[in-house]
Amino acid sequence: MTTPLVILGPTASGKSDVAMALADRHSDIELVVVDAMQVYRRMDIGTAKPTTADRATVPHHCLDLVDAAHDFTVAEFAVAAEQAMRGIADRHCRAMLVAGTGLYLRSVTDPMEVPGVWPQVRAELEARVDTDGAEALHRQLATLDPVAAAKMEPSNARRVVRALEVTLGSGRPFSSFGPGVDVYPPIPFAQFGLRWPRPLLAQRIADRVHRMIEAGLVAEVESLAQHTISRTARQALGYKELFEYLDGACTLDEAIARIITRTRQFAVRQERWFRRDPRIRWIDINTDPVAAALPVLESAWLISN
RNA sequence: GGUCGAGUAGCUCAGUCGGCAGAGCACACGCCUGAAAAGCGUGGGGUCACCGGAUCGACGCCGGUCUCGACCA
Repeated sequence: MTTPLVILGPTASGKSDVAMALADRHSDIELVVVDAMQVYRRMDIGTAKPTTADRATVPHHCLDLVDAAHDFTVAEFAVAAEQAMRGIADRHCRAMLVAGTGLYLRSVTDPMEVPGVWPQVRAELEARVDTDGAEALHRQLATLDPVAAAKMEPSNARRVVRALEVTLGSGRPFSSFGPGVDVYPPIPFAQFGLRWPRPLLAQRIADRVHRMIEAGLVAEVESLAQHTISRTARQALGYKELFEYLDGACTLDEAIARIITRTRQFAVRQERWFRRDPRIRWIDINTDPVAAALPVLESAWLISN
């Protein structure tokens, strides 16, 4: 019985470097990348996707799953990750998850009963948001599923619409689908988080964004813009802002500054998501992620084997 | 040197007739079940450039000083 390792942390925390360093020492390690944007093909530089060299050395799963025209979702990710994990087990290898997207990780570590989709119901609800406002939908939800309604802000149109979509579409209250993401039962995964002082991480983010620009991110976005890009893919950090630049809405410098700010805010949001999970062991880093994390992961690796 | 304009939150700026100091962004904190690199909520921040004056009361009015900008010389 083996316990998969999970290495998680905010963007630019050095997860990939640490994972590669560990995988270099253990030939039976295969990586499962848990990242909502690296699933898109042709979005490489901006998503900091592992290099082809790294991918040739160590198997990486759950990268390049779909075209950027596709609207990808958690449910699809859960299936893909499960498939990848099964394949790894069949090869008698061991999975190591590298995770930046908290919800996607939960779909693997804490299998969720994710309700389906009812596009026609959703379309009607979204139209009603425009006419009646999200609060009106929230009042309706409160009568149909008081538990779910109590857990969300009336102004949060996206969540209210989704809860109503599921409740009306499935005939079951939204809240009846599993306990939610705020419970943390024991799971057969050993999770390790990389934690940086915020100012240092902010500097790493700024440096990395500048390196992405130098590496040709603008050209990548430009060529991406030649084709259809899904709603989900087009909101990726670095892409959204450069689409605006290419549309003439701002200067390149303004777009770059915006990318840095939004990436920093994203990193904080990742921290806030992960730090609620009491099952994560934190590794504090000030300079070198590999030097700080490798010893911890090595011992965890031995114990779990 | 002269004229005019500007100086208010970390940044960009509102502030009506003199009556408890505002917004957006940033930042901090929280939430999150088929968009999650998305979405939503909460709130901490001020010597209103400085000195003086009139007034019950000044960010605002009067006098002066400083800084920045434009124009004139």
